[in-house]
Amino acid sequence: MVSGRKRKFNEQTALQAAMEVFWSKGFVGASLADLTKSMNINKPSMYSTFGNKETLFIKATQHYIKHNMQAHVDALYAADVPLKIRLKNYMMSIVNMQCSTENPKGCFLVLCQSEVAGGDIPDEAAKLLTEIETAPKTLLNELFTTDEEAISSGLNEDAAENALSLYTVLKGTSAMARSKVQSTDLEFVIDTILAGIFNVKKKHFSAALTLQ
Amino acid sequence: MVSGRKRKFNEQTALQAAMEVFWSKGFVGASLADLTKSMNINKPSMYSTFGNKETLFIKATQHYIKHNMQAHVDALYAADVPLKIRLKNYMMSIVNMQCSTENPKGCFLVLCQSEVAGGDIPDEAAKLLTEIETAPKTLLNELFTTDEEAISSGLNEDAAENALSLYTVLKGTSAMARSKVQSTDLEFVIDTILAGIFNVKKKHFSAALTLQ
DNA sequence: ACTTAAACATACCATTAGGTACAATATAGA
DNA sequence: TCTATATTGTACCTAATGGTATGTTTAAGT
Repeated sequence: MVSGRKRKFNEQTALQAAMEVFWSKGFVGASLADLTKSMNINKPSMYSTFGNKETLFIKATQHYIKHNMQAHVDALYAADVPLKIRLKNYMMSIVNMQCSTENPKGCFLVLCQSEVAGGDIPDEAAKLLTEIETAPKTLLNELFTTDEEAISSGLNEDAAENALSLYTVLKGTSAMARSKVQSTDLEFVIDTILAGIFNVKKKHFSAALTLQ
Repeated sequence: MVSGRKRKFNEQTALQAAMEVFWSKGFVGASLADLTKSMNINKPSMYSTFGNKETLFIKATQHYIKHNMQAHVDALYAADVPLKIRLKNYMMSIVNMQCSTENPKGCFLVLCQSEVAGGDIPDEAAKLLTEIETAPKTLLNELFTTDEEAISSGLNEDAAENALSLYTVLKGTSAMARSKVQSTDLEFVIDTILAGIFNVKKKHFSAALTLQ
């Protein structure tokens, strides 16, 4: 081991604290004072350990994905569970996290992704946030194109569009959760979009003729 | 008329410009330098005309509602148009605005409401943003409980929940629009949630038994 | 015990934040 | 034309922003 004074704080604990600040305030809204106070360290410690605000944010984002997003995916590939139930479990797992009192309301990613368009997120961080957008789409698209039950239900026909529909609802529930809507209320929303997804025949219709 | 030097700028034009900055960057992310630059006036003019950043924001929010939200509502009460088509027209009218290149992407309100939970929005502005949340819920709930076709379709049974479902999707499309998803892609999402809404029987199901 | 290196706390830096004081300028009415 | 009043531009204020320099403290290896 290299010599030198020992670190007083745990890096993962501090990163977790930083993540929660970004989760609550976004990248722009989170100041270094907010961050270091929650992390319970001072600025030089933060800079020597995490680089700067942007690299701290990138690490916090990766931490979020690993510890707060990854687990939900398991529900999609549970054995011997009907597809619709797997989808519901997946979505409610996310919704429950969005509504939990254990962490800031809503989704870290949805909040920060909405800041990208404002132009105040540094390049590398913005790039990461943009890349992450593809993950849920790809995941659900894969499921709809390869899952036996999805194919027999015809969900593979519009796999990408169905994936986008579920992802869109999850972004909506994130916003709702931030406004303190309960997960029990949002469960109805999940049921409704799933009913729409599986209701293949009734799905397409045009309203164009009635638009003046 | 009272004497004094004449104002060089148009108040509504300046307010419109301020609104677009808040729409793009949110309340916290929009600096006075950003605002006054877009408004094409200097700070004393802004303060004497609009008060301060908070009151400017409140006026910009009211301006947004009046000029960018009000119009969509008409589609809900169009005569001789089936309910499902009216709902689709209403939602696509909003989605088209969210995706338009004429203004910042997404919804002004969704963006700023998501900042409230961060605690950096002044009281009066936060109160306004919170109050506005009830409007779409109330509007759609009213429709579902009073519209003849809604009642005969059984949508009145879960009026509030159905309203929440549509509102949630619109918050989701706002986030998607900000990430540059096209309105043609989001039209499928709207079709899907409407198919789910009108698919009353298939809507309720529980996945609780399968959750470990 | 002594050296070396890492982490610490404090104080500081330049810039930007929201907000104003003040003098110069333009206008309407007497 | 003179006066009263409103708007303008510039310069400025204090506090907070992201980020560092510096000296002190702590520990490992010799």
